[in-house]
Amino acid sequence: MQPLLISDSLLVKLKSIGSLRKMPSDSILMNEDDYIQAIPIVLNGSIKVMRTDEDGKEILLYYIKPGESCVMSFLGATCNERSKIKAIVDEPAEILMLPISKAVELIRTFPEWIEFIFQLYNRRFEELLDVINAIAFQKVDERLWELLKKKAAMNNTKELAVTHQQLADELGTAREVVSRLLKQLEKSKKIALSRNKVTIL
Amino acid sequence: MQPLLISDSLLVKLKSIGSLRKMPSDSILMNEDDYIQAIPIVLNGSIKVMRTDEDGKEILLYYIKPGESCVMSFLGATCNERSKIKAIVDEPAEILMLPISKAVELIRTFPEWIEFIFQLYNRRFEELLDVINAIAFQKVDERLWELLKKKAAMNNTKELAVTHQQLADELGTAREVVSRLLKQLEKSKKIALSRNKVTIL
DNA sequence: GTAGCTATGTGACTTTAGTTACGGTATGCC
DNA sequence: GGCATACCGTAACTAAAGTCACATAGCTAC
Repeated sequence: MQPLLISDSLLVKLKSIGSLRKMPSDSILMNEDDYIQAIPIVLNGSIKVMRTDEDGKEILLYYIKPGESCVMSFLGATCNERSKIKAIVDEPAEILMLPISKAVELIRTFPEWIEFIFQLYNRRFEELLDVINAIAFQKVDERLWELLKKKAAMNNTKELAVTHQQLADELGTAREVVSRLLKQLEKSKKIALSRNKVTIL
Repeated sequence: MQPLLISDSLLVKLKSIGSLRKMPSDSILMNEDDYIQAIPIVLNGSIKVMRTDEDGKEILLYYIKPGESCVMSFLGATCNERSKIKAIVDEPAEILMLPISKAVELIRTFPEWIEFIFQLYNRRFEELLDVINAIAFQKVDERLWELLKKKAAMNNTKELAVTHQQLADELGTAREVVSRLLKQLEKSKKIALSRNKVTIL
């Protein structure tokens, strides 16, 4: 996966028309059924995108990393619809908020912009397909293990600061299930457990 | 859901540059890992888009209906990637095959084209999210019932010509499970069963 | 008709996951 | 220290889904 999809000249252009916003962890960038006001472009930090159920259950869809944007917001914006997802800040993030009107204008004036959007769509589409594969065909223990590895790769550390509950939420299952499976992984020497921490061995 | 997303003028333009192909039921329009040669636009009939697992299991993602296109192919084409999905003809279809080069050109020359693509993305994205919701949060019996209703609505008939095995494949589960659940639906007078046929009451 | 195929029905069992319930433990705060 | 709070461990149970085995039923071709 490439680190940055966005070119320098496009980035400069975007910075000139958008407004910068710093957001701490766990702040909510967007909620399900929100109307979309602006298109967020993540400059650094990361955003966690979740799908939620009526009765509060949720599941992790993907992360938005630096240089990426939330395509859902672009879709929603151009089609004037409500958000179907919830986006919360994972690592504290600097986000460039782009007014919709400007974003639409850019399609005409900056051909690279559309290229950027398409690439993002592609990535997100694939990630959604991966999620579907995972929940349709994989067992929870595999999914948990892969989630741990993904988190380790993303944060570039083997020490993950997470609770069992958080992992359970991201997988869309119960805390007890995660605790059980983590214990198994510990027994098979793949991880070590301590409070608020999972260490990959 | 609107019947047609595509405007007449755009359709005329597309017809002038694409080649028409008639395909019978069950012919394979695209397979996982195929390279994408052309962008298909469905004029009539319908296409079933599935995601498959390494070991043969599969799950229905969505249907492509008249006036729509397979956005995956557009994504794959613009980013020069392989298909991540399998597309097979459901109802016998007439399909307009659009060479990729022309499709890319259209972005510049026909602004409406890009609008069309974006609308499709939006629809497909939502459908994928619906699939995720379904497999993550719903039980198989609910999903089966909704699948039956969807099929009835789509084909505009209450008599569905399907086998239990086909339904099982679309749900990504086993035939026995579907048989059992269909029996339950029959007992609760929601459907009637006979060979190769499910009738919604 | 009947052989052979495909489709369906169903019981029994296993595996996986979700639920309930509660005890124990680390941590921070007063 | 002592208490409150969040976090973790685990047993016991239930529910859902997947698997296995096999019986039966309907259709087609000869």
